[in-house]
Amino acid sequence: MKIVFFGTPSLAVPFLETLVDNPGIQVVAAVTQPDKPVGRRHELAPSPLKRSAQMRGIPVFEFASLKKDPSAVETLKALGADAFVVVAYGKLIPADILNIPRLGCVNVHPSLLPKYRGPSPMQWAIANGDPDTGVTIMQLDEGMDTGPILAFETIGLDDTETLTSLTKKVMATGPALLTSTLKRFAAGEITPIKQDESKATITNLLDREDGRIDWKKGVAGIERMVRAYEGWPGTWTEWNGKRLKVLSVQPTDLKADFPPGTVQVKDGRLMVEGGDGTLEILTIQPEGKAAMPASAFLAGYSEINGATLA
RNA sequence: CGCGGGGUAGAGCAGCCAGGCAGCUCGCCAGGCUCAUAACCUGGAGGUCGCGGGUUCAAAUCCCGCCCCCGCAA
Repeated sequence: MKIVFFGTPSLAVPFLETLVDNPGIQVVAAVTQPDKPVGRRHELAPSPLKRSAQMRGIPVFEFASLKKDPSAVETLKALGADAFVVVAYGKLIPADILNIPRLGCVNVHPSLLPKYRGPSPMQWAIANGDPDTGVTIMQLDEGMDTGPILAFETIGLDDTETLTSLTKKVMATGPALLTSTLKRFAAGEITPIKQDESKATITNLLDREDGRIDWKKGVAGIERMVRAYEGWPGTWTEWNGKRLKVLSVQPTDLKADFPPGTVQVKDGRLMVEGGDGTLEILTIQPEGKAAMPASAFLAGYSEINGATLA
């Protein structure tokens, strides 16, 4: 079976590599987002998927826009693939491309669809405190994650789950599920099942402001948010006009005695009122500084005691 | 040339603008006090002030170059 792989971030890489390593599958090309300016110097950097594909000698195509680039359809047709596989490509794929391969486009989505359609399903599952989520293999149609389902696998979430740990779980279970589903689907062994629209929920792309901590939100909700938004957009607050990244926290059994966001230093520990209780900050990163444990932070910034964070 | 903060004792910071004894909190070591402590008291060790050059009677501090860490942005 010949496939073309569409993907961009590091999440997509193990999926590509598993397909490449499968003797029954031939990855004839990879399609990814063009190099983007990145880092402090705004240097152009290739996507993680592009690096991986190039190392494995797979031809890489980068289209600025699948919709507006008229050569995209012809180029992709010429590859003669049986299916396109899409894992976090980053752009919607237009209908005239979806219809090119005989088996259509097979997509991997890290949630149990129709729950959490859109770009941030793992973050939402953690932030909402769901007991489990999963990986869904589906056919793409013109909507955003609305196509019929081919297969899914449930992934359990524990109460210390972070975006990193969940991503690892998805990368551990997803590629095998994709490969087996692809083969069974090609053999005609799977009947796609339409999604139940009444149960659909949509996640938005997170931006920096989503990471600002609302100290009225409640201790449990804030703690889950810290785990869910790890890396991007991160969780942060402001003190004296400076940004403080809050990297890890721990709920306490102390009641809320002061307004939300009020800092109290107790026994050398950094406590913040969280609306319905008190949260301890364990790891923190002041703007312009490296991450540090709260004890180290307090050694140099003791005047934060009694301040209000926003 | 995207914008900005930083590098000072093991950790976190102040000192720099306005040059003049190397400081603070914590940790560490020794001793003391206490029924007791993440408590208190006394003493102590620990420093190429990121690196190289320049100015000066004198540089952590001013000037030039370089290295490294980080926030924003993307």
